[in-house]
Amino acid sequence: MTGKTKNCRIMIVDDHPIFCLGMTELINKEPDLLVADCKDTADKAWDAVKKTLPDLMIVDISLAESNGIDLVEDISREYPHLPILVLSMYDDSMYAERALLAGAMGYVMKQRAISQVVTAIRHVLAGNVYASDQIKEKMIHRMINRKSPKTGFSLDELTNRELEVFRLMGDGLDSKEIARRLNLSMKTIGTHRENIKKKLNLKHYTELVKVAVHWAHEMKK
Amino acid sequence: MTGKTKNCRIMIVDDHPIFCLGMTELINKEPDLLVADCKDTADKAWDAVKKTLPDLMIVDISLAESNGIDLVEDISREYPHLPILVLSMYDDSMYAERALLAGAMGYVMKQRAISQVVTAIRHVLAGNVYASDQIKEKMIHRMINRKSPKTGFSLDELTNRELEVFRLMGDGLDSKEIARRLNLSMKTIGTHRENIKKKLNLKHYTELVKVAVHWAHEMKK
DNA sequence: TATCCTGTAGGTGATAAACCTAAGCCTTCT
DNA sequence: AGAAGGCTTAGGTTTATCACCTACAGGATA
Repeated sequence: MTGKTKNCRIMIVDDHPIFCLGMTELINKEPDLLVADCKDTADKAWDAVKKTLPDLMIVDISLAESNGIDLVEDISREYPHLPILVLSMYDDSMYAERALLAGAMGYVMKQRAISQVVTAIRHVLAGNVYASDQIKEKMIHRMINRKSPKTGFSLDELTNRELEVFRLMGDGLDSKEIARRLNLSMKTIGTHRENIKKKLNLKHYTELVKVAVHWAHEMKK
Repeated sequence: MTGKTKNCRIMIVDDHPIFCLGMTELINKEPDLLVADCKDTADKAWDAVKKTLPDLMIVDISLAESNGIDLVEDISREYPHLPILVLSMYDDSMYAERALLAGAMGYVMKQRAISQVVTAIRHVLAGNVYASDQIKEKMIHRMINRKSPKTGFSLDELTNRELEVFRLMGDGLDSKEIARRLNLSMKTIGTHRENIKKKLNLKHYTELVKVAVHWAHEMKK
């Protein structure tokens, strides 16, 4: 209709076409927002950003063929003033943290109501961070426990020995087996495990195994 | 062909509001199709179906608080002539097989192009089954040799409930949390866990978590 | 009817996780 | 040199849960 009111151009990066359609519909209903482009891979998005710098990017964290976090990292390094809102279907504060540490200005789960997504967009456009209270609290906890707000993920906080134990856990070994392999007492493994959990801010053993497996898998690629 | 009177009423069951919006947009653009209702839980969908019998249901397989397969099973038992198209973000033929065996008439991944989703809808409405060639072939294989010798571990052996528990474990949830989410006793989760371990030939809990995480990571997209 | 499969859950003993404490080594800083 | 702090190791205690066994109801099946 009017070309004048639309003044914020948004790029969507998501490999679910129908979701993009919904997102576009949602955004274009707002008088001052406009979807300028939709891309389904990180590479295409990167090209498009270089060509037409949008005012906001909305990125799905789990893209096929690559992950959204890396894209966020790259873009926010190159274009520090381009705000990025990360969308995800994962109800997982770990992903949120990674996204925010990578340079995203907001994190919303796809399950959330439409109104909340719009709110998130507005927040991020206004230069504010948008994330759930739970996530913010977790990040603050991390900040307090650590004195320095390290960039990147906090695996580098682990000592060599801890990393070794962590890696073996990622291979699916239980504490007894790890103790046997490293010629250590199970007690020692337990101590390492607790320290790792604390450093990574994980709640229980299962979550620790999950992260270890994820990480181990990632390292092998 | 389809009648020119716009009267095929479709119900969408999906807990991603923006996806529903996109789906609605997509469907309502077709002259003879109409989205009659969107629900975000199996219970609400069930109620709505009883009230206003739609001509087609589109169901997301992974609903929060319950699983879509059970919904498909229930509905197709009660209303055998109501065609159901299952949508999923999982790129996994096992889910497809389960969906079809539960009574769905079609299975499409959410990553697929919009045109393919429309094609799937048309197929299912015409009374035909819609699924990828890969899935169809796998199902035929299964039919031919009913007792496959199962190399390594095959998740096909798991029951629906076991698979659900397995998936939640893959998300890093511990038994207590899984029990809470599914409204079950921890004892029941323990039983499921043991059965899964036996079926997948795994030694201990840690290994089970590893396999679950691996699988969840691979299938989630 | 008998039988198997699925989902549910209780009971028990063994085991491991969670938390606390601490000692022996290393560095590093003052 | 001495103090401080981090790394690796491990013991002790309490609590949680794992592993294994049994069981029962409902549905499918033969």
